[in-house]
Amino acid sequence: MALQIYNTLTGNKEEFVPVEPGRVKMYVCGITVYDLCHIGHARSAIVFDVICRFLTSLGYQVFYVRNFTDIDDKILRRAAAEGVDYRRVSERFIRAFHEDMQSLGLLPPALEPLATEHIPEMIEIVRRLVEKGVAYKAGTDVYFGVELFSGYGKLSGRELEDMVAGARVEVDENKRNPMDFVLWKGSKPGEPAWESPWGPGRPGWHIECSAMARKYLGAPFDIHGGGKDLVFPHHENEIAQAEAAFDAPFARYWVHNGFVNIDNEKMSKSLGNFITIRDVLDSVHPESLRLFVISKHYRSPVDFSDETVGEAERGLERLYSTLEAATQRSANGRNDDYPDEILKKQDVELFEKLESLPALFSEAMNNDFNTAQAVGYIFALQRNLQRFLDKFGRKNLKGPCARLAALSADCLQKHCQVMGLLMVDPEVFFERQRTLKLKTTGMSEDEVRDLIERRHKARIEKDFAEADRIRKQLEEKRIQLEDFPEGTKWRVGLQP
RNA sequence: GGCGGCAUACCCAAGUGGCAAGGGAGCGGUCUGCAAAACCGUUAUACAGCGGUUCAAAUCCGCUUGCCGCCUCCA
Repeated sequence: MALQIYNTLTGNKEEFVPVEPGRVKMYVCGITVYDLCHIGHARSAIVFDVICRFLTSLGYQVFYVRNFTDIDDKILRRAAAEGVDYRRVSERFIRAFHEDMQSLGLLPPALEPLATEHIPEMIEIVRRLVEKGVAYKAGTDVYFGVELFSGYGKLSGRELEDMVAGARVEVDENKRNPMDFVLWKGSKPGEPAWESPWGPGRPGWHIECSAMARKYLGAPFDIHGGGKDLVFPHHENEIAQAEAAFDAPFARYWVHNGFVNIDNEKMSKSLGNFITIRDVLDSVHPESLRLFVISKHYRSPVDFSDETVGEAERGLERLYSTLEAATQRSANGRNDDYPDEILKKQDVELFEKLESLPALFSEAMNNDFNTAQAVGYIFALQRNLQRFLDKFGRKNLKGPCARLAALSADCLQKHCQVMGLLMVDPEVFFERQRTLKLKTTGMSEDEVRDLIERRHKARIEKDFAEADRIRKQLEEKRIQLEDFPEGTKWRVGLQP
């Protein structure tokens, strides 16, 4: 089955056909840089990261652009509050954003253009709109006349009359229609300003995306993405500006991700119930957060809590644990070659899961990026692989068994990596996991090691009462010991 | 007031006409000095309620109830 994408513009899943064969041009609305990012931003970034990785895995060359809106009222307000130039604010949060995205393990876009570096392009669009009579100057501002663009409302699926009837529109005497929106804002004294045919000012909110998307991706380009809340007015207005200015379709597939909720309520800066990315990553591995996000379909809302993220974390540990065991124990013979019939004989069910995963995975992902279903198939392979390993106790595998386990582990990892999971060596993962979790227990690694050593001595002396006392002492700090022939490992359990 | 979405086991969650994926948690067992992890078994005659279409519906249609989002800055 070919890739189907749900298109907000039509309200249907549609077969994806790129404008240019073999290439995908994708524009995702980035952030307005006036504060730290929260996990809603993380979800959006992860969703489009997975889309980008999957498209790449299909063989497309993906040209991914994600902008920064670095001039806006909120930035100016914050700069004023701090008594600094607005650029100090935007630069600081761009840096923070990059740190967050890197922590999340996201592929960097090909381009990250800044609004303030594209003022001439924006002025050009406004100029065209004014020339065509679709925009008008009122006072020191220039507005887009929504009634003058026949397609207005096609993305969000609403009629102008209905929106006006909603009555929650700001009163502005300059506007001819209450739904008209500003393209160019005359600057007030002390505000940053650029010269324009309408006097000194700065661009309105939506225009930068129309300008930058067109400049770097042409028209129409393939995928335009962002959070659901951008459908209206941001994306609706982008379409209106771009299509009215150039008389050409703007973007083909509009992809919008659902929100992150806290206690079943939308998380947002305005509600003040938001959790920043760095707060979460302080105690949660980025891949745990990623698995949490992709365990649900991207268009549905998702409820964030320590519990739901904890579940994802347990699942991820399982994946890594199986990967580690399979890799280590199949080292002898992983490169030997055997005919399929021989491999199949070692474990029919595992062999069949291994054989079928690629097709099932593609089918799920081709169906509007159904990562939740894809994850389900991956766990099915994981379970069969772990079961197969367990059949041999703790022994290393040899011959066709080793080969089958190695192929399964590779398959597992390969498909996970399309979604940005299992990106590091299991040992590195577990080490990081311990460090992250240990912080929440108030114990140091040396203390833990010391106690383990003392317990080890007690066990040699068959002083099991003392050994169990130490185990219990550690368990009270949520540190769980696991005895292996080669030594004792430990892990930190979830917070209650 | 307008527009849209959602309702699947204890929790999370996939499933758009043909025997209800997957994860977490629980319970019983195997393993273990004791554990943990892992594995095995087990947990929805049933998909908010009612009615309809169909040989066949969680899936399509209608109504009802409940929750959420957008219409204002927001990923």
